[in-house]
Amino acid sequence: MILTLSVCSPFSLSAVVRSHGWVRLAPFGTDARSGGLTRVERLDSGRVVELLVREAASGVSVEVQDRLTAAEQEQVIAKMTWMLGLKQDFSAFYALARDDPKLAHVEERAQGRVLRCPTLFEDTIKTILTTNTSWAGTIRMVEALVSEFGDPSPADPARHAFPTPDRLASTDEETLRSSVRLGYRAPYVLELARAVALDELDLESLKSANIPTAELRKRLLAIKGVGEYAMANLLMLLGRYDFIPVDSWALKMVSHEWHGGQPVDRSEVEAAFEHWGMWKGLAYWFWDWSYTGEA
DNA sequence: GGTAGACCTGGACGC
DNA sequence: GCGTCCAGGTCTACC
Repeated sequence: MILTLSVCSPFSLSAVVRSHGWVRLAPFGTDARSGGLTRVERLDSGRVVELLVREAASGVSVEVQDRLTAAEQEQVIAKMTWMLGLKQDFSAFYALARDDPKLAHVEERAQGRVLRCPTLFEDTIKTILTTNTSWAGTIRMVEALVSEFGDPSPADPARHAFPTPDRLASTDEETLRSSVRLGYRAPYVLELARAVALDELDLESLKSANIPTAELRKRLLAIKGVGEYAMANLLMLLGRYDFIPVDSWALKMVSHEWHGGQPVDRSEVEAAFEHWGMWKGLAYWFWDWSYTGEA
């Protein structure tokens, strides 16, 4: 069956998919034939479905092989609306970006949305697994976590949904270290899964929490394994752009963009985008960096 | 509040 | 094939 979802214009599915690396992390994927976004998802009913998302004339279409109940359809629509930011409006950002040659492209390309997971739990785990490792390491750790603990897809048992907090909470640190090879991140993932599974931490409520960004920042930093970089990355995914996820790449880019290749620190990255105010994070994310790292 | 050192893994490199 | 070095953020202890 096919579900059709409306979007807030301008919208580009490929812009969302290419907004960062999440599409390369299981259980996301791309369909070689159609070029669409794929996702293996476990619904509240317990059913595991494969979703194929494509751009449609009036928005996006979501193809599911199974016949879903009304409740399941509603859930797929809600998840997809969040993941693709279908209702997000960037007109205020575009109005400012028009005047800057380094960002003048964003409106035309419909950039601004960042692909996110259906749950903040999954986004947080994945963000922790991006820290202090290479991108190849992140892909490997997420793949191992998903294939080890995620429910398999009936259509293709080689593919799995992202594990639930309960399932991860039921494992132990040694398994996460030796089998999934999370290294020192294992206790962070386990502690987070257990806190969510035991309802000690309601991460999902933060998606709609009407609280100042400073308070949200404090709550995210209270999660073990989430530091300044991870916190800013999660805030971006939550639609708050007041902070910049400063990692080694950001330091390199800002160094070459404004400081002639001289080493810079976090404060200089933040200073470079300070005048973008509440859009700071987005301005940094979609900036047209001239430095490519080539000699 | 700022800083040093430890935490793990995988890739690059030299032997 | 083996050993060493390095890159990548966060935490903890200490000042």
